[in-house]
Amino acid sequence: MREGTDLKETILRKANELFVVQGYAGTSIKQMATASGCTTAALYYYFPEGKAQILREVVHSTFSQKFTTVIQAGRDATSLEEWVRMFGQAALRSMHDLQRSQTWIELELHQLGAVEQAAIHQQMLDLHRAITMEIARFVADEAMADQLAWTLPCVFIGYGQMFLSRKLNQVTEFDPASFVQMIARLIGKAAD
Amino acid sequence: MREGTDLKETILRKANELFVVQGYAGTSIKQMATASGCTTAALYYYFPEGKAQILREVVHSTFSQKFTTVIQAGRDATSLEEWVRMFGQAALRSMHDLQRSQTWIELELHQLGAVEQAAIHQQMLDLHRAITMEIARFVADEAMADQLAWTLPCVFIGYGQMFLSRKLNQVTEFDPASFVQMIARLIGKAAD
DNA sequence: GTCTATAAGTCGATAGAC
DNA sequence: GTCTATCGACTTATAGAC
Repeated sequence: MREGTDLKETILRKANELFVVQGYAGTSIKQMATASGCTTAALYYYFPEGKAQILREVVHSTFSQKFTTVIQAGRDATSLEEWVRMFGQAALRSMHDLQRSQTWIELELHQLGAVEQAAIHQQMLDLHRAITMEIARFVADEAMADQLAWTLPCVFIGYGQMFLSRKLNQVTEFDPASFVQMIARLIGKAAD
Repeated sequence: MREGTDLKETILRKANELFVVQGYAGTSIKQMATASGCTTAALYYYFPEGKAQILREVVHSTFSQKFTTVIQAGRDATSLEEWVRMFGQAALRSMHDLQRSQTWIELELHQLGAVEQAAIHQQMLDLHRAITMEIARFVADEAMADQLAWTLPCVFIGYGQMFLSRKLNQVTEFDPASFVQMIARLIGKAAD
């Protein structure tokens, strides 16, 4: 049950898995401990501030990942349409995990302190700035590039919410590839 | 405290308000009872199956509203761009409430039985069909109209998630009107 | 119909043994 | 570092009075 010496890492990983399925409020300390193969007391050894501290650390590690890799996906694109296609594919690929975590983070966001909320906002701003710089290669109009850089995350998060986490794909056909193709074509035209 | 004879209605309304803020798991029977001005026992009188039954009835009434009014917003549009603008404005207007309810429903969806999940999927399909019929007035290509009718809900749900429920507007400027304008222009061009 | 009172269990968290 | 054992508060749910 013990995985090396890093029980702490195990707890964070298992806690995230539980939050994704049940949310923060729906997950008990006991469940986290059991899933990690330890007791609640051991858990308090690593997280003296208890459940809230685990939430904070899980949120932080969740957001820190994924983003950078997704932004770089369109590095070699030679047109805006191609860049959006590459970005969208990467985004939806990693969204299969990320979307689910975003869903509960969304709901429990207000449970976090002002400091953590500001940190999450900052990460969104960083993402936006990175996207803006990327597509500025293809979009001369600065205001346009700025708005497009917000629009892209909106669009793919929306698809993720509708089709990945709500599992609409079980009852209709609109696969990720078609969606990305569609968005890339729409936005590609905007650059003309 | 008693509001007419329909304590049941009051309970459903107050329960929804609590779910929107705290989620299902984060809301106790006691809280619902207190907010409704009665005790938990009275609550069990109206909902013998307890908390789960309240969840089901709240979800049902939440989804049944809003949709129809939003679809009809673009009734008088004379171009696809104009229709999207009207639809988007109406969608984001009602999303200030709806988005918040969708957020927790998203997370607690798996707590519902297969029957309720199927009902929600059916409502999404109905919405899609209604949108398809509306924009078919401007889009000859049937497959294109079909895909656009899925894309629109995705796009506005995504904006709602990012800027309304996550309150990104506190740290950056991308107001609903600009977003709708942007999407309408992008999609309007697609019809050309 | 709505109450009080309470059963039976789970919650987050801690003390102290090893 | 991880355990057992336990605290007090709170949870869902029910029984029985009015």
